[in-house]
Amino acid sequence: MSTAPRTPDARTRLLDAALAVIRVQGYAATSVDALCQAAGVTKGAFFHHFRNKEALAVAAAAHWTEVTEGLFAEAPYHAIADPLDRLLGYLAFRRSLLQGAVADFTCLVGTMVQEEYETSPAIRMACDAAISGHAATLEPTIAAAMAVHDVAGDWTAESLALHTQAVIQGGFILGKAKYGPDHAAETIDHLIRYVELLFGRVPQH
Amino acid sequence: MSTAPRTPDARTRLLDAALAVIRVQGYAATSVDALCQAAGVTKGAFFHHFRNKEALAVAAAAHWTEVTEGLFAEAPYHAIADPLDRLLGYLAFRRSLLQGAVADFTCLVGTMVQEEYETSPAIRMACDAAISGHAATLEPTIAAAMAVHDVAGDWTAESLALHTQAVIQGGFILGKAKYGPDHAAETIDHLIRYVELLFGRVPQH
DNA sequence: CCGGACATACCAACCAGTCGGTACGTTGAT
DNA sequence: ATCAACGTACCGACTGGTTGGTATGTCCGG
Repeated sequence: MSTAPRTPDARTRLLDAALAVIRVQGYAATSVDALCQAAGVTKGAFFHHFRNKEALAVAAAAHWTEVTEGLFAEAPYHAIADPLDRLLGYLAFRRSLLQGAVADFTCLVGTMVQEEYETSPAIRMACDAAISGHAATLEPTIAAAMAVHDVAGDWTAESLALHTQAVIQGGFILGKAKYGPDHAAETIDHLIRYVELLFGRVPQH
Repeated sequence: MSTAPRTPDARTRLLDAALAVIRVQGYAATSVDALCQAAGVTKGAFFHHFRNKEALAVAAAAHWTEVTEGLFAEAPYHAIADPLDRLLGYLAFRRSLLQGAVADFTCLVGTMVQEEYETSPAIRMACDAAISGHAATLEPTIAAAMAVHDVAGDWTAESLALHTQAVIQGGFILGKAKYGPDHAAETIDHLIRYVELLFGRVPQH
Protein backbone atom coordinates (compact mmCIF):
# COMPACT_ATOMS: atom_id res chain seq x y z
CA MET A 1 0.00 0.00 0.00
CA SER A 2 1.02 3.59 -0.51
CA THR A 3 2.83 5.41 2.22
CA ALA A 4 0.80 7.68 4.47
CA PRO A 5 3.44 9.10 6.82
CA ARG A 6 2.56 11.11 9.88
CA THR A 7 4.75 13.91 8.55
CA PRO A 8 4.60 14.22 4.78
CA ASP A 9 7.13 16.34 2.95
CA ALA A 10 7.32 20.07 3.46
CA ARG A 11 5.40 20.86 0.29
CA THR A 12 2.35 18.82 1.29
CA ARG A 13 2.47 20.14 4.84
CA LEU A 14 2.54 23.69 3.52
CA LEU A 15 -0.44 23.01 1.27
CA ASP A 16 -2.39 21.42 4.11
CA ALA A 17 -1.49 24.36 6.33
CA ALA A 18 -2.68 26.72 3.60
CA LEU A 19 -6.10 25.05 3.52
CA ALA A 20 -6.43 25.39 7.28
CA VAL A 21 -5.03 28.86 7.84
CA ILE A 22 -6.37 30.69 4.78
CA ARG A 23 -9.88 29.43 5.44
CA VAL A 24 -9.68 31.04 8.89
CA GLN A 25 -7.79 34.25 8.17
CA GLY A 26 -8.19 34.84 4.47
CA TYR A 27 -5.38 34.88 1.94
CA ALA A 28 -3.99 38.39 2.19
CA ALA A 29 -3.93 38.31 5.99
CA THR A 30 -2.01 35.04 5.99
CA SER A 31 1.72 35.67 5.97
CA VAL A 32 4.32 33.29 4.62
CA ASP A 33 5.75 33.09 8.12
CA ALA A 34 2.39 32.07 9.56
CA LEU A 35 2.08 29.38 6.92
CA CYS A 36 5.55 28.05 7.70
CA GLN A 37 4.83 28.00 11.41
CA ALA A 38 1.54 26.16 10.92
CA ALA A 39 3.27 23.66 8.66
CA GLY A 40 6.26 23.29 10.97
CA VAL A 41 8.76 24.16 8.28
CA THR A 42 11.15 27.02 7.70
CA LYS A 43 10.97 29.83 5.23
CA GLY A 44 13.72 28.24 3.22
CA ALA A 45 11.52 25.22 2.62
CA PHE A 46 8.67 27.46 1.52
CA PHE A 47 10.63 29.25 -1.17
CA HIS A 48 12.30 26.04 -2.20
CA HIS A 49 8.92 24.58 -3.19
CA PHE A 50 7.09 27.75 -4.27
CA ARG A 51 8.40 30.64 -6.31
CA ASN A 52 6.39 33.09 -4.24
CA LYS A 53 3.23 33.39 -2.16
CA GLU A 54 1.05 33.56 -5.25
CA ALA A 55 2.42 30.25 -6.53
CA LEU A 56 1.49 28.64 -3.23
CA ALA A 57 -2.06 29.95 -3.59
CA VAL A 58 -2.36 28.47 -7.07
CA ALA A 59 -1.01 25.14 -5.83
CA ALA A 60 -3.33 25.30 -2.81
CA ALA A 61 -6.34 25.65 -5.13
CA ALA A 62 -5.27 22.51 -6.97
CA HIS A 63 -4.63 20.76 -3.66
CA TRP A 64 -8.09 21.80 -2.52
CA THR A 65 -9.58 20.18 -5.62
CA GLU A 66 -7.71 16.94 -4.89
CA VAL A 67 -8.78 16.83 -1.25
CA THR A 68 -12.42 17.64 -1.90
CA GLU A 69 -12.64 15.30 -4.89
CA GLY A 70 -11.51 12.54 -2.57
CA LEU A 71 -14.25 13.48 -0.14
CA PHE A 72 -16.95 13.51 -2.82
CA ALA A 73 -15.68 10.28 -4.38
CA GLU A 74 -16.42 8.46 -1.14
CA ALA A 75 -19.90 9.96 -0.78
CA PRO A 76 -22.86 7.58 -1.06
CA TYR A 77 -24.95 9.50 -3.61
CA HIS A 78 -22.96 8.09 -6.55
CA ALA A 79 -24.73 4.74 -6.07
CA ILE A 80 -28.18 6.23 -6.73
CA ALA A 81 -29.47 5.10 -10.12
CA ASP A 82 -32.06 7.76 -10.94
CA PRO A 83 -30.18 10.90 -12.01
CA LEU A 84 -32.57 13.31 -10.29
CA ASP A 85 -32.32 11.38 -7.04
CA ARG A 86 -28.56 11.34 -7.47
CA LEU A 87 -28.50 15.10 -7.92
CA LEU A 88 -30.68 15.55 -4.85
CA GLY A 89 -28.41 13.10 -3.03
CA TYR A 90 -25.44 15.28 -3.91
CA LEU A 91 -27.18 18.35 -2.50
CA ALA A 92 -28.17 16.46 0.66
CA PHE A 93 -24.53 15.45 1.00
CA ARG A 94 -23.41 19.08 0.65
CA ARG A 95 -25.94 19.97 3.32
CA SER A 96 -24.65 17.28 5.64
CA LEU A 97 -21.16 18.78 5.45
CA LEU A 98 -22.35 21.99 7.13
CA GLN A 99 -21.21 21.14 10.61
CA GLY A 100 -18.76 22.36 13.21
CA ALA A 101 -16.71 25.52 13.02
CA VAL A 102 -17.28 27.90 10.12
CA ALA A 103 -13.74 27.49 8.81
CA ASP A 104 -14.25 23.73 8.63
CA PHE A 105 -17.16 23.77 6.17
CA THR A 106 -16.38 26.85 4.06
CA CYS A 107 -14.50 26.90 0.79
CA LEU A 108 -10.86 27.79 0.22
CA VAL A 109 -11.19 28.88 -3.39
CA GLY A 110 -14.33 30.90 -2.77
CA THR A 111 -12.42 32.82 -0.13
CA MET A 112 -9.32 33.34 -2.24
CA VAL A 113 -11.07 34.42 -5.42
CA GLN A 114 -13.09 36.96 -3.47
CA GLU A 115 -9.86 38.65 -2.40
CA GLU A 116 -7.61 38.17 -5.38
CA TYR A 117 -9.86 38.17 -8.46
CA GLU A 118 -8.58 41.58 -9.53
CA THR A 119 -5.07 41.46 -8.11
CA SER A 120 -3.86 38.05 -9.27
CA PRO A 121 -5.12 36.55 -12.55
CA ALA A 122 -3.29 33.29 -11.78
CA ILE A 123 -5.13 32.81 -8.49
CA ARG A 124 -8.44 33.82 -10.05
CA MET A 125 -8.05 31.27 -12.83
CA ALA A 126 -7.00 28.53 -10.41
CA CYS A 127 -10.08 29.21 -8.27
CA ASP A 128 -12.32 29.34 -11.31
CA ALA A 129 -10.92 26.00 -12.45
CA ALA A 130 -11.68 24.49 -9.04
CA ILE A 131 -15.25 25.79 -8.94
CA SER A 132 -16.12 25.23 -12.58
CA GLY A 133 -14.39 21.86 -12.60
CA HIS A 134 -16.45 20.66 -9.69
CA ALA A 135 -19.62 22.04 -11.26
CA ALA A 136 -18.77 20.15 -14.44
CA THR A 137 -18.89 16.85 -12.53
CA LEU A 138 -22.60 17.53 -11.96
CA GLU A 139 -23.47 18.25 -15.58
CA PRO A 140 -23.94 14.66 -16.81
CA THR A 141 -26.25 13.91 -13.89
CA ILE A 142 -28.28 17.06 -14.52
CA ALA A 143 -28.44 16.40 -18.25
CA ALA A 144 -29.61 12.83 -17.61
CA ALA A 145 -32.25 14.06 -15.17
CA MET A 146 -33.48 16.55 -17.76
CA ALA A 147 -33.79 13.75 -20.31
CA VAL A 148 -35.46 11.26 -17.97
CA HIS A 149 -37.98 13.73 -16.61
CA ASP A 150 -38.51 15.43 -19.97
CA VAL A 151 -37.63 18.84 -18.61
CA ALA A 152 -36.66 21.69 -20.87
CA GLY A 153 -36.49 25.38 -20.19
CA ASP A 154 -34.34 28.30 -21.17
CA TRP A 155 -31.56 26.98 -18.97
CA THR A 156 -28.84 24.40 -19.50
CA ALA A 157 -27.29 21.66 -17.41
CA GLU A 158 -24.13 23.74 -17.19
CA SER A 159 -26.08 26.76 -16.00
CA LEU A 160 -27.84 24.79 -13.25
CA ALA A 161 -24.58 23.14 -12.21
CA LEU A 162 -22.89 26.51 -11.79
CA HIS A 163 -25.97 27.81 -10.01
CA THR A 164 -25.70 25.08 -7.36
CA GLN A 165 -22.12 26.13 -6.68
CA ALA A 166 -23.10 29.79 -6.50
CA VAL A 167 -25.84 29.04 -3.99
CA ILE A 168 -23.49 26.96 -1.88
CA GLN A 169 -20.87 29.72 -1.96
CA GLY A 170 -23.52 32.25 -1.00
CA GLY A 171 -24.51 29.99 1.86
CA PHE A 172 -20.92 30.10 3.07
CA ILE A 173 -21.00 33.89 3.14
CA LEU A 174 -24.25 33.76 5.11
CA GLY A 175 -22.64 31.20 7.41
CA LYS A 176 -19.70 33.50 7.99
CA ALA A 177 -21.89 36.53 8.65
CA LYS A 178 -24.08 34.54 11.06
CA TYR A 179 -21.07 32.64 12.39
CA GLY A 180 -22.66 29.21 12.12
CA PRO A 181 -23.95 26.61 9.69
CA ASP A 182 -27.71 26.94 10.27
CA HIS A 183 -28.52 29.64 7.73
CA ALA A 184 -26.23 28.07 5.16
CA ALA A 185 -28.17 24.84 5.58
CA GLU A 186 -31.47 26.65 5.05
CA THR A 187 -30.11 28.08 1.82
CA ILE A 188 -29.29 24.57 0.58
CA ASP A 189 -32.81 23.54 1.59
CA HIS A 190 -34.12 26.23 -0.74
CA LEU A 191 -31.79 24.99 -3.47
CA ILE A 192 -33.07 21.43 -3.02
CA ARG A 193 -36.62 22.74 -3.21
CA TYR A 194 -35.77 24.59 -6.41
CA VAL A 195 -34.43 21.44 -8.05
CA GLU A 196 -37.50 19.47 -6.98
CA LEU A 197 -39.81 22.13 -8.41
CA LEU A 198 -37.76 22.41 -11.60
CA PHE A 199 -38.12 18.70 -12.26
CA GLY A 200 -41.79 18.58 -11.31
CA ARG A 201 -41.31 16.64 -8.13
CA VAL A 202 -43.49 17.62 -5.17
CA PRO A 203 -41.19 18.92 -2.43
CA GLN A 204 -40.92 16.57 0.54
CA HIS A 205 -41.93 17.36 4.17
CA MET B 1 -30.83 73.53 0.13
CA SER B 2 -28.28 71.26 1.76
CA THR B 3 -24.65 71.55 0.86
CA ALA B 4 -23.27 69.01 -1.59
CA PRO B 5 -19.65 70.10 -1.94
CA ARG B 6 -17.33 68.65 -4.55
CA THR B 7 -14.99 67.65 -1.75
CA PRO B 8 -16.83 66.48 1.36
CA ASP B 9 -15.04 66.23 4.66
CA ALA B 10 -12.17 63.81 5.18
CA ARG B 11 -14.32 61.24 6.95
CA THR B 12 -16.79 60.90 4.08
CA ARG B 13 -14.02 60.85 1.52
CA LEU B 14 -12.30 58.03 3.42
CA LEU B 15 -15.52 56.03 3.56
CA ASP B 16 -16.16 56.53 -0.15
CA ALA B 17 -12.58 55.52 -0.87
CA ALA B 18 -13.04 52.43 1.30
CA LEU B 19 -16.03 51.31 -0.79
CA ALA B 20 -14.04 51.71 -3.98
CA VAL B 21 -10.67 50.31 -2.93
CA ILE B 22 -11.76 47.42 -0.70
CA ARG B 23 -14.13 46.10 -3.37
CA VAL B 24 -11.16 45.89 -5.74
CA GLN B 25 -8.36 44.71 -3.44
CA GLY B 26 -10.12 43.19 -0.47
CA TYR B 27 -9.92 44.47 3.09
CA ALA B 28 -6.69 42.94 4.39
CA ALA B 29 -4.73 43.90 1.28
CA THR B 30 -5.87 47.51 1.56
CA SER B 31 -3.46 49.56 3.64
CA VAL B 32 -4.37 52.69 5.55
CA ASP B 33 -1.93 54.59 3.38
CA ALA B 34 -3.67 53.36 0.22
CA LEU B 35 -7.01 54.49 1.62
CA CYS B 36 -5.63 57.91 2.48
CA GLN B 37 -4.11 58.31 -0.96
CA ALA B 38 -7.38 57.31 -2.65
CA ALA B 39 -9.28 59.74 -0.47
CA GLY B 40 -6.73 62.50 -0.90
CA VAL B 41 -6.23 62.94 2.84
CA THR B 42 -3.35 62.36 5.20
CA LYS B 43 -2.81 59.67 7.76
CA GLY B 44 -3.43 62.16 10.52
CA ALA B 45 -6.93 62.73 9.21
CA PHE B 46 -7.55 59.00 9.10
CA PHE B 47 -6.68 58.40 12.73
CA HIS B 48 -8.47 61.55 13.77
CA HIS B 49 -11.76 60.14 12.48
CA PHE B 50 -11.20 56.40 13.12
CA ARG B 51 -9.63 54.74 16.12
CA ASN B 52 -8.00 52.13 13.90
CA LYS B 53 -8.42 50.31 10.60
CA GLU B 54 -11.09 48.02 12.05
CA ALA B 55 -13.21 51.00 13.10
CA LEU B 56 -13.09 52.29 9.53
CA ALA B 57 -14.29 48.91 8.26
CA VAL B 58 -17.25 48.97 10.65
CA ALA B 59 -18.10 52.52 9.59
CA ALA B 60 -17.67 51.55 5.93
CA ALA B 61 -20.25 48.77 6.34
CA ALA B 62 -22.73 51.29 7.72
CA HIS B 63 -21.84 53.72 4.92
CA TRP B 64 -22.40 50.91 2.41
CA THR B 65 -25.89 50.37 3.84
CA GLU B 66 -26.66 54.07 3.47
CA VAL B 67 -25.42 54.27 -0.10
CA THR B 68 -27.16 51.11 -1.28
CA GLU B 69 -30.39 51.94 0.54
CA GLY B 70 -30.43 55.16 -1.41
CA LEU B 71 -30.01 53.21 -4.62
CA PHE B 72 -32.84 50.79 -3.80
CA ALA B 73 -35.10 53.56 -2.59
CA GLU B 74 -35.03 55.10 -6.06
CA ALA B 75 -35.71 51.77 -7.82
CA PRO B 76 -39.03 51.44 -9.66
CA TYR B 77 -40.19 48.10 -8.21
CA HIS B 78 -41.60 49.76 -5.07
CA ALA B 79 -44.53 51.06 -7.13
CA ILE B 80 -45.72 47.55 -8.06
CA ALA B 81 -48.93 46.72 -6.17
CA ASP B 82 -48.96 42.93 -6.26
CA PRO B 83 -46.43 41.70 -3.69
CA LEU B 84 -45.18 38.79 -5.81
CA ASP B 85 -44.66 41.07 -8.79
CA ARG B 86 -42.91 43.51 -6.49
CA LEU B 87 -40.58 40.78 -5.24
CA LEU B 88 -39.86 39.71 -8.81
CA GLY B 89 -39.33 43.37 -9.66
CA TYR B 90 -36.74 43.61 -6.91
CA LEU B 91 -34.91 40.58 -8.29
CA ALA B 92 -35.04 41.97 -11.82
CA PHE B 93 -33.60 45.21 -10.46
CA ARG B 94 -30.77 43.30 -8.77
CA ARG B 95 -30.13 41.58 -12.06
CA SER B 96 -30.05 44.87 -13.92
CA LEU B 97 -27.27 46.09 -11.63
CA LEU B 98 -24.90 43.40 -12.90
CA GLN B 99 -23.05 45.57 -15.39
CA GLY B 100 -19.58 46.91 -15.95
CA ALA B 101 -16.46 45.99 -14.04
CA VAL B 102 -16.68 43.28 -11.40
CA ALA B 103 -15.74 45.63 -8.57
CA ASP B 104 -18.61 47.92 -9.55
CA PHE B 105 -21.41 45.40 -9.02
CA THR B 106 -20.05 43.26 -6.18
CA CYS B 107 -20.72 43.75 -2.49
CA LEU B 108 -18.46 45.41 0.06
CA VAL B 109 -19.79 43.61 3.11
CA GLY B 110 -19.79 40.21 1.44
CA THR B 111 -16.12 40.74 0.67
CA MET B 112 -15.22 41.96 4.14
CA VAL B 113 -17.08 39.30 6.10
CA GLN B 114 -15.45 36.60 4.00
CA GLU B 115 -12.04 37.80 5.17
CA GLU B 116 -12.72 38.96 8.71
CA TYR B 117 -15.51 36.75 10.07
CA GLU B 118 -13.10 34.95 12.39
CA THR B 119 -10.59 37.70 13.00
CA SER B 120 -12.81 40.66 13.84
CA PRO B 121 -16.18 40.15 15.56
CA ALA B 122 -16.97 43.84 15.14
CA ILE B 123 -16.58 43.68 11.35
CA ARG B 124 -18.48 40.41 11.15
CA MET B 125 -21.41 41.87 13.06
CA ALA B 126 -21.42 45.05 11.00
CA CYS B 127 -21.51 43.02 7.79
CA ASP B 128 -24.21 40.73 9.16
CA ALA B 129 -26.26 43.78 10.07
CA ALA B 130 -25.91 45.11 6.53
CA ILE B 131 -26.90 41.82 4.88
CA SER B 132 -29.64 40.82 7.31
CA GLY B 133 -30.95 44.36 7.46
CA HIS B 134 -31.36 44.49 3.71
CA ALA B 135 -32.95 41.05 3.69
CA ALA B 136 -35.41 42.23 6.32
CA THR B 137 -36.68 44.92 3.95
CA LEU B 138 -37.92 42.09 1.70
CA GLU B 139 -39.78 40.17 4.40
CA PRO B 140 -43.06 42.12 4.35
CA THR B 141 -43.28 41.77 0.59
CA ILE B 142 -42.59 38.03 0.76
CA ALA B 143 -45.06 37.56 3.60
CA ALA B 144 -47.72 39.44 1.67
CA ALA B 145 -47.05 37.36 -1.44
CA MET B 146 -47.39 34.19 0.62
CA ALA B 147 -50.74 35.40 1.92
CA VAL B 148 -52.10 36.57 -1.43
CA HIS B 149 -51.07 33.45 -3.29
CA ASP B 150 -51.96 31.13 -0.43
CA VAL B 151 -48.51 29.59 -0.32
CA ALA B 152 -47.26 27.70 2.72
CA GLY B 153 -44.33 25.35 3.07
CA ASP B 154 -41.75 24.52 5.64
CA TRP B 155 -40.02 27.80 4.95
CA THR B 156 -40.58 31.32 6.21
CA ALA B 157 -40.48 34.78 4.68
CA GLU B 158 -37.30 35.47 6.64
CA SER B 159 -35.69 32.32 5.30
CA LEU B 160 -36.52 33.14 1.68
CA ALA B 161 -35.36 36.73 2.15
CA LEU B 162 -31.97 35.56 3.44
CA HIS B 163 -31.83 32.99 0.66
CA THR B 164 -32.15 35.71 -1.98
CA GLN B 165 -29.17 37.50 -0.47
CA ALA B 166 -27.15 34.29 -0.29
CA VAL B 167 -27.81 33.55 -3.95
CA ILE B 168 -26.86 37.08 -4.94
CA GLN B 169 -23.66 36.86 -2.90
CA GLY B 170 -22.89 33.51 -4.49
CA GLY B 171 -23.45 35.10 -7.88
CA PHE B 172 -20.82 37.69 -6.99
CA ILE B 173 -18.30 34.95 -6.23
CA LEU B 174 -19.09 33.34 -9.56
CA GLY B 175 -18.76 36.73 -11.21
CA LYS B 176 -15.34 37.22 -9.65
CA ALA B 177 -14.16 33.74 -10.64
CA LYS B 178 -15.40 34.24 -14.21
CA TYR B 179 -14.36 37.90 -14.18
CA GLY B 180 -17.64 39.19 -15.56
CA PRO B 181 -21.33 39.65 -14.82
CA ASP B 182 -22.82 37.03 -17.14
CA HIS B 183 -22.77 33.99 -14.87
CA ALA B 184 -23.93 36.05 -11.91
CA ALA B 185 -26.90 37.14 -14.01
CA GLU B 186 -27.73 33.53 -14.85
CA THR B 187 -27.73 32.70 -11.17
CA ILE B 188 -30.26 35.46 -10.53
CA ASP B 189 -32.32 34.07 -13.42
CA HIS B 190 -32.44 30.76 -11.56
CA LEU B 191 -33.44 32.58 -8.38
CA ILE B 192 -36.25 34.35 -10.22
CA ARG B 193 -37.38 30.99 -11.62
CA TYR B 194 -37.36 29.52 -8.11
CA VAL B 195 -39.58 32.28 -6.78
CA GLU B 196 -41.98 31.88 -9.70
CA LEU B 197 -42.18 28.12 -9.10
CA LEU B 198 -42.56 28.56 -5.35
CA PHE B 199 -45.57 30.81 -5.84
CA GLY B 200 -47.11 28.67 -8.55
CA ARG B 201 -46.49 31.08 -11.36
CA VAL B 202 -45.47 29.61 -14.70
CA PRO B 203 -41.96 30.85 -15.46
CA GLN B 204 -41.82 33.34 -18.32
CA HIS B 205 -39.95 32.83 -21.62
C1' DC C 1 30.51 13.99 -4.79
C1' DC C 2 26.50 15.79 -6.70
C1' DG C 3 21.87 17.58 -6.47
C1' DG C 4 17.54 17.98 -4.25
C1' DA C 5 15.53 19.12 0.26
C1' DC C 6 15.69 21.78 3.56
C1' DA C 7 17.72 25.47 7.34
C1' DT C 8 19.57 30.11 8.95
C1' DA C 9 20.51 34.77 8.50
C1' DC C 10 19.42 38.66 6.56
C1' DC C 11 17.31 42.80 3.91
C1' DA C 12 14.63 46.61 1.98
C1' DA C 13 9.95 47.83 1.77
C1' DC C 14 5.91 48.34 3.94
C1' DC C 15 2.71 48.20 7.73
C1' DA C 16 -0.56 50.20 11.47
C1' DG C 17 -0.42 53.37 14.67
C1' DT C 18 1.76 57.64 17.36
C1' DC C 19 2.82 62.24 18.24
C1' DG C 20 3.86 67.06 18.23
C1' DG C 21 2.22 70.53 15.72
C1' DT C 22 -0.90 74.00 12.81
C1' DA C 23 -5.13 76.29 11.23
C1' DC C 24 -9.38 77.94 12.43
C1' DG C 25 -13.94 78.57 14.39
C1' DT C 26 -16.53 79.31 18.89
C1' DT C 27 -17.22 80.97 23.40
C1' DG C 28 -17.36 83.93 27.12
C1' DA C 29 -15.38 87.16 30.21
C1' DT C 30 -13.83 91.86 30.22
C1' DA D 1 -14.91 95.12 20.50
C1' DT D 2 -11.18 92.37 22.04
C1' DC D 3 -8.71 88.52 23.28
C1' DA D 4 -7.52 84.46 25.72
C1' DA D 5 -9.04 79.76 26.22
C1' DC D 6 -10.60 75.88 24.16
C1' DG D 7 -12.22 72.25 20.77
C1' DT D 8 -12.18 70.26 16.24
C1' DA D 9 -10.06 69.10 11.94
C1' DC D 10 -6.23 68.02 9.88
C1' DC D 11 -1.08 67.52 8.82
C1' DG D 12 3.17 64.68 8.06
C1' DA D 13 7.41 62.93 10.09
C1' DC D 14 8.47 59.14 12.77
C1' DT D 15 8.68 54.29 15.05
C1' DG D 16 8.85 49.52 16.02
C1' DG D 17 7.45 45.57 14.16
C1' DT D 18 6.17 42.63 10.09
C1' DT D 19 6.27 41.62 5.28
C1' DG D 20 7.69 38.88 1.04
C1' DG D 21 11.72 37.56 -0.74
C1' DT D 22 17.00 36.43 -1.14
C1' DA D 23 21.63 34.66 -0.24
C1' DT D 24 24.17 31.24 1.53
C1' DG D 25 24.78 27.48 3.81
C1' DT D 26 24.11 22.24 5.57
C1' DC D 27 22.49 17.66 5.33
C1' DC D 28 21.91 13.32 3.15
C1' DG D 29 20.59 9.69 -0.13
C1' DG D 30 22.25 7.69 -4.44
